[in-house]
Amino acid sequence: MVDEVDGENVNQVVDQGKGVSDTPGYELPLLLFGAFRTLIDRLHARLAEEGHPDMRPAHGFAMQAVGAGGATASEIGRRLGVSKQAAGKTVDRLVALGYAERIDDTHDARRKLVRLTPHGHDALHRSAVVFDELRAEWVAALGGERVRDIENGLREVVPAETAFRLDATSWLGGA
Amino acid sequence: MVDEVDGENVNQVVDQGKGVSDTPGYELPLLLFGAFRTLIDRLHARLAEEGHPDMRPAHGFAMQAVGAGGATASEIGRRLGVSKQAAGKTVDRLVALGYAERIDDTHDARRKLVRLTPHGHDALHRSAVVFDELRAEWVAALGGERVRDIENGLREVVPAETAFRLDATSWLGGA
DNA sequence: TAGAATCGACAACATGGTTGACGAAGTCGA
DNA sequence: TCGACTTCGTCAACCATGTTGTCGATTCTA
Repeated sequence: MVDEVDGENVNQVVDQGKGVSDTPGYELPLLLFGAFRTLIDRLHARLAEEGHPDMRPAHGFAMQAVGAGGATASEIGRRLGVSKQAAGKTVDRLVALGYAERIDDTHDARRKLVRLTPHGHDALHRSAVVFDELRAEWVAALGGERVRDIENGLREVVPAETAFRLDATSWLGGA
Repeated sequence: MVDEVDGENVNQVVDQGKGVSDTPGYELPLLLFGAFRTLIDRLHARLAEEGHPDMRPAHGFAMQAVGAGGATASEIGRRLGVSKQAAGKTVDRLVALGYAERIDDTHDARRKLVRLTPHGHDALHRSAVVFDELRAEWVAALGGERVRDIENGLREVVPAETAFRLDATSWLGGA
């Protein structure tokens, strides 16, 4: 419980030789993004080997938004934090790639249910397996405790609703 | 040095109640991205308050690629990991926003040096300050030691040349 | 039953990428 | 010195993803 007394807190940057000075703040986002990016790159390298060469990060997020039970384009848009029009276009691409299909809703003629195809389910399942394997590599490199420390630290610092928001792709490019 | 003997290594997932089982691997990328995203969102909220309302994450990366001494569009493209044409378009936008300017090279008539304007330097300087402040907030929340542990852990797990690559923006959307 | 809300689609546009091609300019070897 | 590369910036066409606004069809609801 005693962890605020290690003599080098908040902004007591001493600036006497780099050994004492804190890590510059800009490294944190670069390390976080680099780690994220490495995981995603390796995931897609693996997926490409296993029958999903055309899958992109955006597709994974979109398929997660479709979910096991399917969803409408509007609902997918809400989950991804984009407009229903943008979601509709993304679904177009998923359909073109064979990851999803549209089915008329018999109860509501306005709606079209988007469902994952077996190919889509396969991609999602393989992704989960690969992510577990990648985490196991981290554990092999850092030890289980340090990986858990990283996860727990990040959980404390990122708002829960932010961590699991699916609108990952949209946000970098645009507004 | 003894950190591989804590009884729960690599894939000894026991699957007897979730307390013992490891965190699912897919959480790691979500936490990393959530943390990155939170930092970047907060940076740009601050920058918007301080005279840079139109600055986007992509602009920050591009300006970093321009650097203090300036660079040509081709060089910027190399640093960002995109084509020189894409870099040229990005520079167009930086120029339009007043963050950069193009200057003819007197020694090589093919080249046009891209340099940051004072407005651009201001944005970069403010970004560095804000990132330091955001890191200080993490230190206040987690303690200096845990933040350093996260940074060091990530450094071990992400290849050094990946962490500081500047082609962050390009990568999510496209191939 | 009339008005409001929702659904999917279309159109027009911005942004940020890609390739391919091109002329102008610099480099270098025979 | 001259010809063959190479490099630089730019243009054009295209793709992928977003945005707003509009629309007809349908469903919900007061």
